[in-house]
Amino acid sequence: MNHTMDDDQNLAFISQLYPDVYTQILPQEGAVKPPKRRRKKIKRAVATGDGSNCFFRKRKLSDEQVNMLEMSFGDEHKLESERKDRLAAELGLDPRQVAVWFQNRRARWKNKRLEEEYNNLKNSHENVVADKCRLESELLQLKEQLYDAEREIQRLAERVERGSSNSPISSSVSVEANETPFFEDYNVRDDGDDYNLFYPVPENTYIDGLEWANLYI
DNA sequence: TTGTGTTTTACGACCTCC
DNA sequence: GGAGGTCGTAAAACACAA
Repeated sequence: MNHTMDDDQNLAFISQLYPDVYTQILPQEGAVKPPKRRRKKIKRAVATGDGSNCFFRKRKLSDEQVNMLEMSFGDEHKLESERKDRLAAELGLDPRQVAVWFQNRRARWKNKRLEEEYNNLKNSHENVVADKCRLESELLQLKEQLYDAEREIQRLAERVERGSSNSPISSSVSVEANETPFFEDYNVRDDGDDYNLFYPVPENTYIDGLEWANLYI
């Protein structure tokens, strides 16, 4: 009844996920089906529940009748003719009314199930989209870190090259920390016989799961 | 009270199965 | 071919805001 644009979009979305189920909802291109002819409705006698009949007066079933039908539907969604007759006799209804009630109940049940399936799919789709966004931003961050690291490597390489061309360093050369421009940005510590360099690596800097500093080990 | 949207009951058309 | 299913829809019954 309340058919909106959202409904159309939802149906389009579901139809993509369940093409075989929803072929009848979205018109297939080129497949023009002639409209169904509708016959004029026939006014029938309807059992009223108190044993009498009335004509063309649609009556709601009583709560008790509905409860019994619901219980029966809970047991089994299909209605064999024996069960239909028995239920009709128990509830004082026309067997046809029982059959119609089951048809409508099955339709409601199906709609509800489809609605639940749709909501589940919608939720998982939203989760996947959120994951995708998170991973994309993580990738961007990692690319930035990689770019920075490459620039740093390049800077270091240039310094090494500059240092070696200006004053060739041999293993026997003794270096004074405050005098050599090459090491000016680094902490130089006399650790016995060797000099160790400790580059100031930014905190939480990781490349492919390795600490940035590990690249220099 | 009335207009309007939703739910329920009922039916026609069509399909499948035995 | 008949019984019983789905699907789409008409129309009564109902709920509820204005």
